[in-house]
Amino acid sequence: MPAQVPIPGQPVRGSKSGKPIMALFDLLGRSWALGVLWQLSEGGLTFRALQDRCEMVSPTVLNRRLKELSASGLVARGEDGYALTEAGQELYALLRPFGPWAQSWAAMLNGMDRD
Amino acid sequence: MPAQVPIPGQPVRGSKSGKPIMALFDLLGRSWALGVLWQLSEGGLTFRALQDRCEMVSPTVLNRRLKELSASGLVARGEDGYALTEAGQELYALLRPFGPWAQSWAAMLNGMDRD
DNA sequence: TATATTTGCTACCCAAAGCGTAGCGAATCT
DNA sequence: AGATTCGCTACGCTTTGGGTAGCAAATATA
Repeated sequence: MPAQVPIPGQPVRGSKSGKPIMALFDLLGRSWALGVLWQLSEGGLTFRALQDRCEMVSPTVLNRRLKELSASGLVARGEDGYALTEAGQELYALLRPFGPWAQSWAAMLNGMDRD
Repeated sequence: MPAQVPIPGQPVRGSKSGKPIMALFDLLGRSWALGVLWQLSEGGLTFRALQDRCEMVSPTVLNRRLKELSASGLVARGEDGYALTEAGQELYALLRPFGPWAQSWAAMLNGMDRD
């Protein structure tokens, strides 16, 4: 049985109720899911290109994530490889502020326990 | 060797460069990390209460996530159990819009391939 | 004070997910 | 034709996650 894709409305890892937010967290809480969305934000990438951008992802996992993200309507394969769908772009828009926030978070962490 | 906590600036799962966003994605891309932040948004919860809210989390994993999130300065233990730190609340603020978005995403998915 | 309950875990062990490497068939370049 | 690139899949190993049991400390109860 192949890996299950979390679909809102159906029980998923971590939620019998299948609440959409839990299905989403299940989907995004898998290795490289967030990273893939992030890398695809600037435009379509081929499988290999994506693999290169994500330095340490194995083709096995990348392929699994791409299938899941496709089944969830966030990513689709087009002319220029894999790209975000409209929904994927919406989600990325929500994700984008994480970039700058991560910067200040890093600064804070360095300040509090470095040296 | 205990589980490694992704710290920005140091190589993490998925990034030799240790880019903050990658460290963050590594941290959040683990089972229940997002769910825990979500559940703690409304106030502090004891370990057991948190465990109940997250219906299907084992104490093993919950404890691991809490340690990681604590080490990352997003969660801390206080009077009333575990609670979001200031940084955790900032991150939650970025996360909150995912709730409504997940709703419309669910609606879209049901519309496109159900029946 | 003794007992019972709750809390915050840890140990243990099995299952699932992830990783690394190799490589294959199809398409594209030379 | 030969070489390279592309999108994967197979395989075996390591890491992570999950389920259950249970323990020591704190708190409630008698």
